[in-house]
Amino acid sequence: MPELPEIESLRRILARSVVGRTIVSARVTDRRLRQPVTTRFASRVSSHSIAGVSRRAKYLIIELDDGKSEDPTAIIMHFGMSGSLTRRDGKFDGSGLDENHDHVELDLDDDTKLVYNDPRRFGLVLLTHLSEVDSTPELKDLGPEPLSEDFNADYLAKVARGRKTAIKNLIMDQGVVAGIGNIYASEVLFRAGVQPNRRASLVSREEIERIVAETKPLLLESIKRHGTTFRNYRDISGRPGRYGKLLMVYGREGEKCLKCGNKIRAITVGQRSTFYCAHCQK
DNA sequence: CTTACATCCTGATTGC
DNA sequence: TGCAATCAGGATGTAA
Repeated sequence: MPELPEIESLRRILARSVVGRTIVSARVTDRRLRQPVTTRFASRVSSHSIAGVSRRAKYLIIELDDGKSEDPTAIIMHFGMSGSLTRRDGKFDGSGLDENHDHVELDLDDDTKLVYNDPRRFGLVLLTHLSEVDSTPELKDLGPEPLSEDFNADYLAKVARGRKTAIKNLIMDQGVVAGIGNIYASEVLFRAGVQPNRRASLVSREEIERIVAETKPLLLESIKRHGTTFRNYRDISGRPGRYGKLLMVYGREGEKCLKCGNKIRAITVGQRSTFYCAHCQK
């Protein structure tokens, strides 16, 4: 399930490996995603070079340049929970990806291609103009980036005020803070020592401060290791991320808490599986 | 405005 | 062992 760290590490790899390359041709092999890929996709990206790669929340943005437009095209990708983007050449071994679920291919001028694959089709591949990226319906209501200064204790305390929902739901709400998904929500609350199902309005100022303070290093450490692979996430070369070994609670139901030795519990919060240690988290 | 919950999808896992 | 049922979950839409 690609969350912010997975997308950010993908972005970094792309920024140094495909910026400057030209898309010589493109193809949509299966347009069925959360919303259908536009029929004009291939013609709108072909003969454009890749000018930059950016990220907003869990969205990857590939900025194009056709050498003449003032406001060139941008490709916006979201990976749902099973999407991936891999770079393939003659030697690519598939790394567990089922090519049946390839949706979009971008042929580059070095005889490699970028392939968007998404078995469960919760993902999204959109085209827009660069100037309109932030105002697309998908991006316009996103909250602050968790790694930015805008995500701070004053802000989180303000949005938590009066909210009955569980604190975990609040930090997974993309309109509150953008990019934290189910895995990192459990992890950050473990680090902060806050039980996930606590009502947001009743989380103390100190606890809010810990949540904010723990979010940043958690995400940065995961980015450093190319993210988490739980089930089937792959990085651009088809390799699993390496943060999974460092997860303290996610997916560890019944195992010993790495801090205190008590059993990790699994509960459902907001219809999502949620893991925590009842001894370490109050 | 807020909250709760169904919905989309298919591979992996669980249960009998 | 084999097959059917269930689970996983990001974002959205609808209802209360």
